[in-house]
Amino acid sequence: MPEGSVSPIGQSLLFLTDEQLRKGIEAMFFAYRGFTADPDRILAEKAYGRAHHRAVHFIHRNPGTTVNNLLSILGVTKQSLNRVLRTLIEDGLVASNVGTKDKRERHLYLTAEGAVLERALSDAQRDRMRAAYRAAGPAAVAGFRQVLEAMMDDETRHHYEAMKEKTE
Amino acid sequence: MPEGSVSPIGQSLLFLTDEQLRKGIEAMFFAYRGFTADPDRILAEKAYGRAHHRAVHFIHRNPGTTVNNLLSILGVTKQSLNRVLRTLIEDGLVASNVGTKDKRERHLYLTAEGAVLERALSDAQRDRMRAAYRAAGPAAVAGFRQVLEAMMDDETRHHYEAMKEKTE
DNA sequence: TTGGAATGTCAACAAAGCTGACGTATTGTG
DNA sequence: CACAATACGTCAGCTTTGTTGACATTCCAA
Repeated sequence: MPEGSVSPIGQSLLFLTDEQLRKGIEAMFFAYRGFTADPDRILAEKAYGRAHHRAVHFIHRNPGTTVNNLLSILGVTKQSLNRVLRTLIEDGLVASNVGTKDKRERHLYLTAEGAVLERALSDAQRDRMRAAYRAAGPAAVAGFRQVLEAMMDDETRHHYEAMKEKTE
Repeated sequence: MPEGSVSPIGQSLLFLTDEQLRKGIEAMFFAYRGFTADPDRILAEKAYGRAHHRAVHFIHRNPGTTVNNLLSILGVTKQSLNRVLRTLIEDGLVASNVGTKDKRERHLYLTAEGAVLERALSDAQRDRMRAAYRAAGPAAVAGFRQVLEAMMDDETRHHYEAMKEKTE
């Protein structure tokens, strides 16, 4: 394509140049560091890791979820999740109740203590998110969400949409 | 605050509710999976990991960078980076040249072979980004970038801005 | 010139992902 | 009922990628 040529639709496609895309990629990489930084500090104090945070977050969002369901949301193997879950249960942050209808299933809930940790983590993460939202404004936030949703895998988006509707 | 009340500025602050923030947090989490999925597939074939991708990406962007500089961009310890760098150098993807002015420094460059891998990885990642950008449109993309930049740590944003300007 | 700061390397360890194999309880089906 | 399938847990072992600690080399400034 000759230098300076424009697309059929005109200058509006300039946002799809490799340069623009590269900036988006780097923004995503650097922003994710900020995104996890504050919870990570809290977790480090308590000898937990990001994996614990994710488990606690999604159990909070889906009280009574089964292990299998949590697995598919998190996209990890049961062995990997089990290691994390075991410590959370041992430490009394998560309750694992045998299902009444199907006794093979375990239903997961946060204990009061677990809810305290969840709150601390999500407060920290929300504070930064709120600052970023406020700085960028409502229109930017709408765009932010649109691009992120378009970036997800189909299966992942399915999980996202399912949880999104839970409180709407 | 009584139910149904609106903020002093009016309904425009509804985008700062905990619910909205939670959705943004989950969108960020799920989108990041998509963001890394395609390069990860390529890396798995070649027995490399995400850390190799990051190193190759930023060496490509900053040819001749020192190990120390790369360290601060990536935000990891030098020992961690060194392991990754060693395999890349052994495999002939990265050249490490002793500095002429300061012989303690190593200046890093991609070899031709390294550039091939970099291209494959960034093509894969850009393809998804392009699709997301196209689906969301230019206004959304502007908002996306604004929010991400506001989310970064100050020091991180400094690195981001420095690289952003490199080709503008 | 010599001691401290800076740069980079080696060693050992931890978190958290993975595969594979297996046990157990429970459910559903031919 | 017998048996296959499902849900969950666990053991063992491996990989990637982060960490600290110790150390060699090089540079610079007192």
